[in-house]
Amino acid sequence: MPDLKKTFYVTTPIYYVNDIPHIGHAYSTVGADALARFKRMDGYDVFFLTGTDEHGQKIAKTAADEGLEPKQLADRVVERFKEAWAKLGITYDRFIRTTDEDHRKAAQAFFKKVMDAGFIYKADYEGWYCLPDEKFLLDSEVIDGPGGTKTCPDCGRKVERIKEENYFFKMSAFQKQLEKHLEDNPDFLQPASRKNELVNNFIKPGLADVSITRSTVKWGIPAPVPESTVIYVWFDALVNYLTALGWPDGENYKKFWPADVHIIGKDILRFHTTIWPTALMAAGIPLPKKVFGTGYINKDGKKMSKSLGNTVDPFELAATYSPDAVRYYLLREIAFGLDGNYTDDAFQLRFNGDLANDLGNLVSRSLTMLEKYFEGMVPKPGPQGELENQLAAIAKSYASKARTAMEHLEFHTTLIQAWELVKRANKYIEETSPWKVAKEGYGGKEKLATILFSLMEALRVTALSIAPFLPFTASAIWSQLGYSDDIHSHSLKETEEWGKIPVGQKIAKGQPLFPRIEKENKK
RNA sequence: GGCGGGGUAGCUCAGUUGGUUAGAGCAACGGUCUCAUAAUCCGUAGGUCGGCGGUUCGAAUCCGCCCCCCGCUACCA
Repeated sequence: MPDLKKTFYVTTPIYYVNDIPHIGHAYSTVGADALARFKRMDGYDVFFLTGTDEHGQKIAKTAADEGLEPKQLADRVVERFKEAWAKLGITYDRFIRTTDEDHRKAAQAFFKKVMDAGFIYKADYEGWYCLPDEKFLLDSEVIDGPGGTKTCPDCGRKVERIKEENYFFKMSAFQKQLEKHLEDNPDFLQPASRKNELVNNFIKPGLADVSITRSTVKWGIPAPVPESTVIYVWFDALVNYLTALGWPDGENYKKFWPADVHIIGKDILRFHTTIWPTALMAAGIPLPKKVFGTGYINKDGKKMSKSLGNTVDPFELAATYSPDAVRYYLLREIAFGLDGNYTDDAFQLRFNGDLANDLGNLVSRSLTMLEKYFEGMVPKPGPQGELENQLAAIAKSYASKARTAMEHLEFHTTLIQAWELVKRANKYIEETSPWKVAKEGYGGKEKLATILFSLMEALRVTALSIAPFLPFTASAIWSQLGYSDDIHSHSLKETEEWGKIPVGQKIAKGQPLFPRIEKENKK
């Protein structure tokens, strides 16, 4: 029987193994994970792909510098990525490596398919070449030397003008088609502000054909041509999105392609909105629905760099505080798609304000009262009053608002929506003052039961709401509420079903979820 | 240089197709409660909406000029 469940395919960039995982990688990956988790909870069959890009001259050189084979270097760095993602609770379905056997086959098949379609031709590639470094340089990279010569930006030595016979992809043939696609699909490229950059700088001036083989590079996938040459890394790397689904005839390919969204960094937006769509057109494969470019994260307003020594290690932060604190900061503080900023102060403010004071303390005070007044058993509530109705209304309105925001990958907006209930619940406690009800007895035990039941409901809905973003915290709240199953197998719909927590369920208060960061502990 | 984005309270930002005294969160200040992680909750203060000029009954919102910041500018990934 065909599976009628809606599907959702989300990808991260495949990260270049020249560098170990840093906050930029964490940012796009955490975003993709939150989206994947959200869609799963909203009833979609999700395929979430991440992985590494391992070919190219740079890797070969880095490996050689360390006395390693390229694959050895990659193996080592890949472990770092896998550990990092495990720490942050990333729920990918596959971790693809461009050195994987099925990817080698897919990349070659893709190349062949485009060639058979008549969009690959042989021609001379001419450019600057640095002999000692064995690398091609762009016109914009070479530096003017004495006497009209050009020199290498890395080693400072003289570069030469050389020609190499390469295979070219006839990207120019798809200019009109690409323009039309961008026009007909305004959501294809997001954020929209980047669209003008692309159209004005690349498409309007005319798409140039791009050379897609490298005979000087050895570390890569052999091109399916008579000559000994490897596929240019981009024409190799992008295909990973297909490989992972078993293209051309895997079940997952039929099920999940075209991708719903490629989440990438803004630095590679260009490749994803020129080479990738046109190559797919050439191969006769449907285009992904959306390409979303994220921004960079700065530290104290300045670009992070190792030489400046101002990098932020998200995995260290996760170890010091909690993985969810890092996820929360990345998703809440920074509007996905814009450049963001990290400061220790902002991190602490988010942590203490939103996580400790608002959320953690709400859980703490609510569960304490339930233990105190009802021996930790969820009581049978009395009739709902106006205040309870207001609380329930906010809870019920979350799902649809969240869906809208998540369509545009507005994680920070979604989290603000989830916090509406947290804030309202804290206020509800002040308004109803359950400790007074308990002490002075007005309204009776039934009134107290209504209040505590409502609070448990607010916590239940909150746990479900934050589950895609703060998965560890959601699980913790869930089990403290007395549930023994996995919250992550529950659905978004349940946030709309007020009154669902079982009467009589025994809660189990735990340690504070987010112990406040005190000033003196501030790093 | 070309193209694009932006300059709104101390900070980070919202402000729909121009319309009543320009909003939120945080920070600051004052107060309240005691269930709670000295948390919560209530209140106060704070802005010539980059500058100048124009259109309009009326502009943060439209037009022009100027100042400042930022992004992109093709085959390194």
